[in-house]
Amino acid sequence: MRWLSAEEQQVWRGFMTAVTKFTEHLDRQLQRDSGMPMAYYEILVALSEAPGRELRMSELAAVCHSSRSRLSHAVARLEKEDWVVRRACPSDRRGSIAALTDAGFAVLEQAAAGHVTAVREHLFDVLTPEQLRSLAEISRAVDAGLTSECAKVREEYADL
Amino acid sequence: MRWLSAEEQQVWRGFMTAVTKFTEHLDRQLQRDSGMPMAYYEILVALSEAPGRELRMSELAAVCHSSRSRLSHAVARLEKEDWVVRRACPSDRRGSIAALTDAGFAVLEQAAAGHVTAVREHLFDVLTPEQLRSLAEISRAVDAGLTSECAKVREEYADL
DNA sequence: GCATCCTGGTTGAGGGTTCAACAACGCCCG
DNA sequence: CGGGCGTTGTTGAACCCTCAACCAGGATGC
Repeated sequence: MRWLSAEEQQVWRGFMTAVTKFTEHLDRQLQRDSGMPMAYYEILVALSEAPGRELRMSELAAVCHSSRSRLSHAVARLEKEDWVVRRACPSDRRGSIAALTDAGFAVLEQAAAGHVTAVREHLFDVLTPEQLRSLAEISRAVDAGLTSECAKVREEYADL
Repeated sequence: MRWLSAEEQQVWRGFMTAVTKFTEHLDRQLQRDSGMPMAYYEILVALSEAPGRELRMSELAAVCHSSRSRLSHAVARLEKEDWVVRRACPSDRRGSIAALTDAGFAVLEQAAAGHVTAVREHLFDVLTPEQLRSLAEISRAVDAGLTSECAKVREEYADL
């Protein structure tokens, strides 16, 4: 097996510390200012952008890159806050539809302000346009690598 | 307040999905193959690289970018597995020193193989040398932005 | 000496995530 | 129709993290 060279280690560790510090900062900011973690914020965003401000649980999970279980727990919590309501799906009696309430939309608008400011301040404002283009490409490449990997895993399981 | 433009949103979302998918993949790989989350793996790495394979809790927390509380819980768990032992600090009777055991070192060596392979496969192998240089710069810039931000927060608190 | 404050570390409660198990429903085919 | 099979969504237990509270020990000033 091939280990990482000294330079590779440096890149790797620098990348990981930057990413963890960045996401922790955003998470803390949202938690402090709006009382929700980033995962919940993203659920509200996804709902707010959906037609009718509502989505099937499974579609919501796909949009948020979340597991069904996680989403189920999360929506239960969001429902307690009256930011989301669940209703039955008319076309499929297994289904459940999560809908954003007006209160949920209001809290989202309020939370978005601080969140976007933080993102701008710590990402867009510290990078040059050239670096942003580069970051977009890098993200695409990493994402593509992981997606093909998932396909590989599926293949392996298919063999069993 | 300034919102994100369409291109900015695209970069932002692409970046976040790539990062979360990437870290979740690594975390799952470690959990599956070695029974520990990435945070615990990094604790073992830090100890293995320290002189005498041991560190004061506070130094360990600094190296791992971890809170003292989190580290305390984590080391308690690692101690139950006999991968780490805690002993008193001779020079400061408040202190506690975490030391890597031979069993801990062995499990680390075993875990490192799969982890490094995953990192290489999904990061270094999907990026060009040029992109890696760029990623290193971007990481530095973001990290610097967050560090100065922490300084600003400290200032604010100092004002109170 | 001792009152005060700061630092190092632990603890417990509360909340979020994961994983495996499960119930309920749709789909398909004999 | 009715028995498998895959899908949708929920649940509970176990685990990890965060936050605030706390204890014990150093450091400082009088």
